[in-house]
Amino acid sequence: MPGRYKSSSVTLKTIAQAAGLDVSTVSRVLSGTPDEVSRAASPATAAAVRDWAQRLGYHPNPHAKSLRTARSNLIGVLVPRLSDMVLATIYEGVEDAGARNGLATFVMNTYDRPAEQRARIDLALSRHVDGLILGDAHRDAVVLDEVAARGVPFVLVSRYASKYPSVTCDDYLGGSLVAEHFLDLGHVKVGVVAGESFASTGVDRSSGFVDTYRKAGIEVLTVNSAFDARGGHEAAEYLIKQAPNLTAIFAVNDFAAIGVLGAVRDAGLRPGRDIAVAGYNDTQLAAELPLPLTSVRSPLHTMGTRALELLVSVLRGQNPSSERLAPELVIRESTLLHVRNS
Amino acid sequence: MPGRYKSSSVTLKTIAQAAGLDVSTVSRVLSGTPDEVSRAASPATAAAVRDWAQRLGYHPNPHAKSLRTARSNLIGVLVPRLSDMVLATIYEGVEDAGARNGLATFVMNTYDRPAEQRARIDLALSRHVDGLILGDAHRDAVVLDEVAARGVPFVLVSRYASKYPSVTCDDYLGGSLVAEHFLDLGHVKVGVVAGESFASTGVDRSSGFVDTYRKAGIEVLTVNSAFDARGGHEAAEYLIKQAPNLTAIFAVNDFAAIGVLGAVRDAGLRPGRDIAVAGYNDTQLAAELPLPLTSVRSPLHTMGTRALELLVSVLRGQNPSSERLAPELVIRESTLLHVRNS
DNA sequence: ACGATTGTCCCAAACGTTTGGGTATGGTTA
DNA sequence: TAACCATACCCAAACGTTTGGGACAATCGT
Repeated sequence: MPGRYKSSSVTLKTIAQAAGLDVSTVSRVLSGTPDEVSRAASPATAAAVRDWAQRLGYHPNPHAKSLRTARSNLIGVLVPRLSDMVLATIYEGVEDAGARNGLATFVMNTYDRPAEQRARIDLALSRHVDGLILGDAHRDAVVLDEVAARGVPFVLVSRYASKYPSVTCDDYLGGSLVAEHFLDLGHVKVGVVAGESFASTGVDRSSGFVDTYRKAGIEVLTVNSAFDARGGHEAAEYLIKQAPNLTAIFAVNDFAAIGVLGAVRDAGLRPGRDIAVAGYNDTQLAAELPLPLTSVRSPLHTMGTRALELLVSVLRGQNPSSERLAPELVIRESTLLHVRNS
Repeated sequence: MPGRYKSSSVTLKTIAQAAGLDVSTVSRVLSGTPDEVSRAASPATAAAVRDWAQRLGYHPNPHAKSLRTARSNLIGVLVPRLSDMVLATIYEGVEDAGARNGLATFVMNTYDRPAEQRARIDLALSRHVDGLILGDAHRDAVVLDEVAARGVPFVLVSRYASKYPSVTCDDYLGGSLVAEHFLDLGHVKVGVVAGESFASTGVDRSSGFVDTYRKAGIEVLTVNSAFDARGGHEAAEYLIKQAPNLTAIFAVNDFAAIGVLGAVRDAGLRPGRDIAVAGYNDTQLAAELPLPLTSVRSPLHTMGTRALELLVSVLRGQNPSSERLAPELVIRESTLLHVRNS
């Protein structure tokens, strides 16, 4: 009865009966390699089968398929927080690439808490994922070592750790780009809002920055922080109290940078004018802020897609090489007003 | 061989053999109702089974279970964009509640494009989801009507449409709260950045606002926009050009509001001081902006959890009633400076 | 002391696939 | 014309569950 297909209860058997064939033949036609199908049925029969499948609206039952083949075509993704736009954008990339590769994906938050990481990994494994993409790796790779010991295929994204395959941005370079920019502008009293010490992103961005300044013979004030606006706010408050003569602050994350802007203003200083501010990731927001924010653009979406593809190659058994994508400095007013002014 | 469990190939049969029982008994003990288990095995046997399951690290194979029961315990979630923090936060709520209810969830972007919506819904159905949560409903419920016609259980979240079950924020009320606030402050020349006309959120927020002003005998300038910073920026540019004497703008979304702040500044005006600005959703960012943003707090996470729970009740066959959660106005400097100044 | 009841468990079919084997039929080859 | 070989199929088992229906004791009521 065409025109009324509820929950797609048309199976191989339905088609087999319609076409007067065996389910095995139908199966081979519908999901075999070109080679298999030619061995399984005559061209005419194959066409008929495909026609029936089309007409009946056949969709293979993924559970039956997974049960039989012991492959779920399912990938679990762990992130610190999905409501962090950075991770959400990366996940969009993962999801996109997954769809293109016939892999379903799902995300879970771990809030950067090892206990949650373990719990979520167990959950993913109980769903029989084929592999994991971890966006929440800590530098001490203890949870990762556990996963690896269990033989679960996985790749890292955004952050790297130990020598596990990863797709990251060249954060060290990104940090040094900001430092060079600041040096060009003549800033000698500068601070870094360095993010969390367990994340390679924050660490690399800040050490790229610090090292570059050090090469110029200048020491930099550094303070760790959460990766969000509040974290940036608090960190900047601290920096300004420690060194009231600061003229520039690099926050390793756009949201932290926004917090920095707030703290600067709260200190009675003019963001951008009295204290230059730069962020990282070049979020949508950066360009649209009342004070457009200088930021390092990192290819978030691409990182996601490349991570998925890297995982695919791991699943194929190829031994994978980590990838480090290039960042790009985007200069905006938040670091330009000071110069004009001095 | 304990200590070496790779991909959890311990099945009911493994346990049955270990305990010297039949798989059916083990199954009933492990996943029957208390009633069933007591009918299936003696307390001692049941304990032994559970003990073996524990010791062997048994995890039921979800594919086998789904195949057998024709229920996947899988929920598909559609959102316009996951990198929109608002939707990401709602999804976090969905995911949380899903985990609590033994339901797996996954999200997909539709970019508010009907073609994508249909494609993603098909994709979800081909994964045999038990139900859908749609965060991207359009007011003309044409895609929704199609889904309903196919008999797929679904609920809406964030936006409502037609008379489909939904969990939303009382956006009309939210808009009117802002209007009352603006009226209190004495603003008579005001504009609204109204969001997309196909989304109930934008429409309700702006009409709540407009109606309240109209009751006070004041007409309001309104312009539609995208829900992001750039959209807010462009819309505010337009408003300011149309009515240079504007003293307050309500943007139906925090990100749009940030764009508005930028546009105000670009127009050579002082945000907050020359033009008061209010947003919606009370995003993390709102409080931390250099100019803290007055915003309407909507219970995003809760909306997500309630939506999942509503879907659960739909799946149980109970006929569900939509839920409208209360918003709350959070007043900050972006609407306060003007007053002090006048 | 007999049938009825209960407690404890097992058997077997089914869900929709995939896949390693068949087995007819017809056409070539020697 | 017998042996052979493709071609075009089909059979049946298996993946790990769930679930309706037994089966076999021991216990009970009378």
